[in-house]
Amino acid sequence: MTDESAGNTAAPLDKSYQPAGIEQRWYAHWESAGYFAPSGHGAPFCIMIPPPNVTGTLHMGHAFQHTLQDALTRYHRMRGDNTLWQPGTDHAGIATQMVVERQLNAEGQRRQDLGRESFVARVWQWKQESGGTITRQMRRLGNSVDWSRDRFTMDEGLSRAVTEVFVRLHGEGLIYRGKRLVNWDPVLHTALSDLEVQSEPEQGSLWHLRYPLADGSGYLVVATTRPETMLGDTAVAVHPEDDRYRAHVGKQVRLPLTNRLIPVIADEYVDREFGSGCVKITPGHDFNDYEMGKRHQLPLINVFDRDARIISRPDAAGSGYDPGQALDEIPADLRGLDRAEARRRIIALLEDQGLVERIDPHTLQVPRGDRSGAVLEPWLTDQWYVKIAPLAAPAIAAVQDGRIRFVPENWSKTYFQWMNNIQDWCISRQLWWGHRIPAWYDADGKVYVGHSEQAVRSAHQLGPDIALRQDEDVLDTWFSSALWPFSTLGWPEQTEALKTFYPSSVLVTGFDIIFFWVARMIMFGLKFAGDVPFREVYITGLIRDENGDKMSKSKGNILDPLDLIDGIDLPSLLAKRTTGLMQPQLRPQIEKATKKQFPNGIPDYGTDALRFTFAALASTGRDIRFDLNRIEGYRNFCNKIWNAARFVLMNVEGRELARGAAAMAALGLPDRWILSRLSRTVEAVEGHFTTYRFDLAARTLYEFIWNEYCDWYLELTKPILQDAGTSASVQAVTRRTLVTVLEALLRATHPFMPFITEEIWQRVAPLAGACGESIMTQRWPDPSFFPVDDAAEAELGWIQGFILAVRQIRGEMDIAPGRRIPVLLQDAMPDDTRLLAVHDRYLRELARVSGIELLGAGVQPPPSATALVGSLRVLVPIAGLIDVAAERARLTKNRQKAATDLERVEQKLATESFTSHAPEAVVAKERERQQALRRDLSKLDAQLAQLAAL
RNA sequence: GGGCGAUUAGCUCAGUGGUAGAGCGCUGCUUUCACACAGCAGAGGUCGAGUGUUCAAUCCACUCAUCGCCCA
Repeated sequence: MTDESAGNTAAPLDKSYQPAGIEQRWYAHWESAGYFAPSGHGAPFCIMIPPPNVTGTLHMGHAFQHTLQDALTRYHRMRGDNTLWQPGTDHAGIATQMVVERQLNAEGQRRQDLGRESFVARVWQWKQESGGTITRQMRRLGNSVDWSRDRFTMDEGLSRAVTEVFVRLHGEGLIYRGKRLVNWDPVLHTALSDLEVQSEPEQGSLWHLRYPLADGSGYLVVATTRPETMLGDTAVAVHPEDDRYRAHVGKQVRLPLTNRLIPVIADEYVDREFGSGCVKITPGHDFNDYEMGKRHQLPLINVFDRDARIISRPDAAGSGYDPGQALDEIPADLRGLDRAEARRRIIALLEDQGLVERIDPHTLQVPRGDRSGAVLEPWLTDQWYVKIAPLAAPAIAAVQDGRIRFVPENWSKTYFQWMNNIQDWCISRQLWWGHRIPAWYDADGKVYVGHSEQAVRSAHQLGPDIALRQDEDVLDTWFSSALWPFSTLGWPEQTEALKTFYPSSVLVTGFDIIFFWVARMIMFGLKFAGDVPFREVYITGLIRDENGDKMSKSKGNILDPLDLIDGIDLPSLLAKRTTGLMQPQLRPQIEKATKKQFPNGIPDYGTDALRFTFAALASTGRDIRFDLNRIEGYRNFCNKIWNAARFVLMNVEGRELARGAAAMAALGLPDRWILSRLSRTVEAVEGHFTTYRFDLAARTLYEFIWNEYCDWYLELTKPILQDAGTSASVQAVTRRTLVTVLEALLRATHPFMPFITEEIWQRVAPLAGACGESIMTQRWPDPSFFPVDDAAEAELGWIQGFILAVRQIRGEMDIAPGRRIPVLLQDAMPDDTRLLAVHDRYLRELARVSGIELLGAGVQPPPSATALVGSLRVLVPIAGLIDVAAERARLTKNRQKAATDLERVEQKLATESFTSHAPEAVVAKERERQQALRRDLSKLDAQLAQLAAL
């Protein structure tokens, strides 16, 4: 594949860039050549990939983040760093278990039918089947991850790290088991951490219920949004300063339906404005009530089972209150009822007894599980917790003292805000898929924690006669993800990789997992790996659709990054967006919107165009609306590069090139100019990499390549290369520069667009005298290698000004671009005359001028259209070419602009406070501007007068 | 209620204490020999509103409005 050599008469390039075949070919080559592995020398640079869900697929957000990570990785690799981009996936406990359970359900089975062991085997099988999707997508995106180090959170090594951390934390008393109120998902039958709860306002009711006072003196009206939990009420609370209820505090009420006597208590927490100002307290089923219950030593009464049905037998979850008694107090016909049904029945029963005062409509925050969507039930269970405060303190300090830096800096505030109010972390999940908690119980329920049952037995002298039962629960997936930066490097072994690449350099991720993941990695990294897990955290924005909406399956607006790369026809896209919908009724509107937005499907833009789009859109601290127009523009940019390369190859391959120092000495003005611009471009891009301004880096490259190299430099070489009269040595120098600049800009662009740059580089490198097997392993261009040349930039600026002036006349007079026109010059300064003499041929060709005549002072020019280049007047004689009225309008417009500007400048200069306060340079600049504008104005006036005389 | 962000051309977005920018779209001319996925030219903006600081504010400070996100 890499057998091209200089002078090889390879087939000419296609007329337009066709990414399809090229990309996969190069990726396979890079991978098999081992280019993705760390080189083993240079300063370490490491990025830990945020592990995606192994059974999932990459969405646009992943593709975006991967693009940035790969650009950084390739850039640092080219800088000569010892570069590792660590890949891998996580096991996504709940999500994966749900997927496999759904498959089972479709077969008419439940996981309980299989049993734990078979079910877990089935999940592994599913992982084998679907786990390739992510890696396939990553390869298509061109990600230069070190596949030989690919890791999965359920791998043996990473699982060992999980156990090690659990055992150590437990040993230090930082992991404990406790009976607490948790967010219980009654559908998935597992506890969730606070972060997995999504609370949204929903329409409900506020029931005003009458609770009879025990002394028979009437009743209290309590307001509640959850009447079904009343069976577990253990108090009624009012505000201590509420005069309405002051007299009742300390009395008792008889809880309807149960006939239990419960106290009326006073607590500051009660909001007097809410409802009746009197609330029922259910410590077993409400987080606030739980806290209040603790303050007032109220009993906890649990009235729901794991399905959130009213208990029908004493519940194992227990509560400190005799569960048998709790059950006894529940009317028999309520037992076993689901929450919603229980609510209806309870209200009906209370209405029968005249105990419902009124029902008001009410909007309340309803907590739902972020995976199942089920309404969560605060439920009392035994769970494992990480005591977080001792871990949080050093993690806060690490960001405060700058050992970790957030980019953009603002996100550190979000981080601090959460870390300063952090709660203990519930890490146990009642699932089968995940790392099983390394805790064993004996017959008395005594718990032993250790690396294995064997270790536990020997540590505690438990003979084989003592039965041990392992905890049924698994750990939160994020527990293993929190170890990712060091578990992937071999921890707890002190491996070479760990010593070299920990701490990693930068983490690239979205703000949505700062709490889930970033904070926890920092805590665990500091605790177990002895240092921060990364130096910088680059937080990306969210990819939204073209309307600014979040992309989601249920909205039907997701895009598969591969469909932008390979293209997709409308029927396939419709099928993709509408199969497997949770809410099939959305199908018609999704189809309609999709047909409207993509009437012809999506064209194949190629990976490089997609990547460049992501980079160009990656301005900091801002969400991104993904607009197909942008990717189309960058697809065109690929084509532009491709064709520029074609031009260079057509003009250089098989021809003589200048070499060595002599070539540098013989550089012409356009050569000096483009090399100078290249130098500044490369330097600017370097700066943008260090500040993570991928948008500016992309724009800098785009502008250099399109607006300088293609629009000007290539055009400037045409008069030289295509004129047989030009000396062979000048042509050889020009060819040399064409190739040199192209080769360098390919390297500079490679981190963003790996494929097209490689494909072209293979053809160009031999001509440029570069050796090496791949652009991937080449060095990043050194800006100091290309001399910055202010004089050349100024001189070429004059040429551009001249050409633009003639083009402006041509454009506005609608003179065909191909038609050559004569030009007369007046008021030339010595510099103008000199430059004109030297650069005459560039002016003639690029401005499509038939002849340039210098008019002496005092010579009366024929009627002409006019433009100004500094003080030089550029005249295009009107005869037959130009519409006098149009020219008058054009000049009038220019004059108007000059007059307005002049007025503003003069007003400024007339202000004494300006001339005395502003820096001298600013004032001088304004004076210069004033003079130039005065000069322009008088020349325009003269020209207008001349036109008027016609 | 607390925090963060946004508001600049028709659209999507950069930007700087001293002349307002890009891409796309739009208008006109051109199939010219790398590229019509192109070239050339052009139109288009009181930089959300107000107050202050300053010689000078789109930029800094404060207030307000609208929109969005996070936390409680």
